[in-house]
Amino acid sequence: MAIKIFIADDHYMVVEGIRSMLLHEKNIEWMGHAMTAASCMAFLNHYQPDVILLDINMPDKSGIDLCKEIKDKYPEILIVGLSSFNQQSFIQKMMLNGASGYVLKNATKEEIVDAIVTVVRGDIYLSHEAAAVVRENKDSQIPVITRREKEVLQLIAAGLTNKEIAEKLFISATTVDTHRNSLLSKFDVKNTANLIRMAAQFDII
Amino acid sequence: MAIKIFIADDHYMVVEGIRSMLLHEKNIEWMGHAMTAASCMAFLNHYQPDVILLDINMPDKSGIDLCKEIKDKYPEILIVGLSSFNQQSFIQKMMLNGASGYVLKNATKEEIVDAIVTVVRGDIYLSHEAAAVVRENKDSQIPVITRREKEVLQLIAAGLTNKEIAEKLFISATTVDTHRNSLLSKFDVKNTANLIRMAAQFDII
DNA sequence: TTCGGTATCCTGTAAAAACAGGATATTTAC
DNA sequence: GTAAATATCCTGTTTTTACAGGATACCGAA
Repeated sequence: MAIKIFIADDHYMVVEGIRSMLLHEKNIEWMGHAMTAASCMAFLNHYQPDVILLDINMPDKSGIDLCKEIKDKYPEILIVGLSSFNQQSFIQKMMLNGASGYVLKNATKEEIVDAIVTVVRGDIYLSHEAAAVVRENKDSQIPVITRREKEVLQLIAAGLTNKEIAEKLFISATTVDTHRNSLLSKFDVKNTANLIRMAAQFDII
Repeated sequence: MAIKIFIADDHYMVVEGIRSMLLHEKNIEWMGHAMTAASCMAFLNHYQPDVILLDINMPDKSGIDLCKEIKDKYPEILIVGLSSFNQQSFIQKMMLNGASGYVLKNATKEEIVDAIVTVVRGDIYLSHEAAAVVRENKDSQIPVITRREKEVLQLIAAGLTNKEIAEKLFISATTVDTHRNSLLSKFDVKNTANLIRMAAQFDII
């Protein structure tokens, strides 16, 4: 019995690329594709694929959220995350939201097929690079920061000094300094440059 | 006479996607693909495509630089930039370095074919979205920074102080300061936080 | 109700960055 | 060949950040 595959990705090139790669795979059946989260959910109302290859950013919703939504409504559908090229830090979140596998978009045909077969078998599939990313990020996860800290972080990123931030938030400059220092400590970095780079990587700013 | 196409992109999915899209186009001949800048240049030593679809980031060299290199050596080859999903701000640089067209990677088959036909005709092709990006970014271009400045920028982003950078690059701390100040001035920002944010946005770090 | 987390504020010092205003040698492009 | 760009270095001053070592008040969960 062929494995029924559906793909949700707003990049036609990627859809076409994967379709072309899987075209001659005997035990894989191509069900189609969706280019928005909404049309993906609409499709699932009527048809039940075995595996969905899910991009992490659709125009109308993040793949992270869509993943959770799909798993909540259709827990039996297996999801393989498809990472856009630079946003590897989303892998863990995707896995936490119920994905069974993750491949980067520079994957070969073999990796894609391998991922599908692996998750259908009930196992977890992480592509070589994805696994490396997860390993790397194991001890450098996104720190938990408070709302106020995030606010301060964003103003720092915008180029304001402590004094300017203080004026903007109607607090004292020493308070801003305190927030700033706890940000440095939470992100485990030693200066602003480092902090902003991490924040940019985590898409906080 | 069929138009000979070559593609340089390190994402197999994109290569496969475009190949599949162009497969049944009568007047387009698929010459192959390269996944590194080096292998692209090696290919060009032996074969002469009419049009190269060129990704803006290869593992070993930026598409911007590769574009210039190709145009310097083979001015008659037409180049169509292929933008990765989030890095649209490179479009202008690519055009300045001799590209004749630019398409985003969420392009349809029609857009790709259109781009190829247009540049072969001697015209400039900008995909709908790319044109919009060029219009938008008119006054927020990537500043031209030197190799040394880029080096310093990356070390700043890594969290090193001027003194540490100086030691690493075997130059004086005041020189680092000079580079740092010209970075601030070129990016038109007033402090490090701002600088790193911009650099992250432009994918320089 | 008490405790952990959050947010606020303070004093003080040391280090780093920002900025002004230079100079000189080398490389690159026309 | 020469002019422009680049890379290097210097002396200063002022501003900002980093860090140490506090304190008080509020809130929500156990």
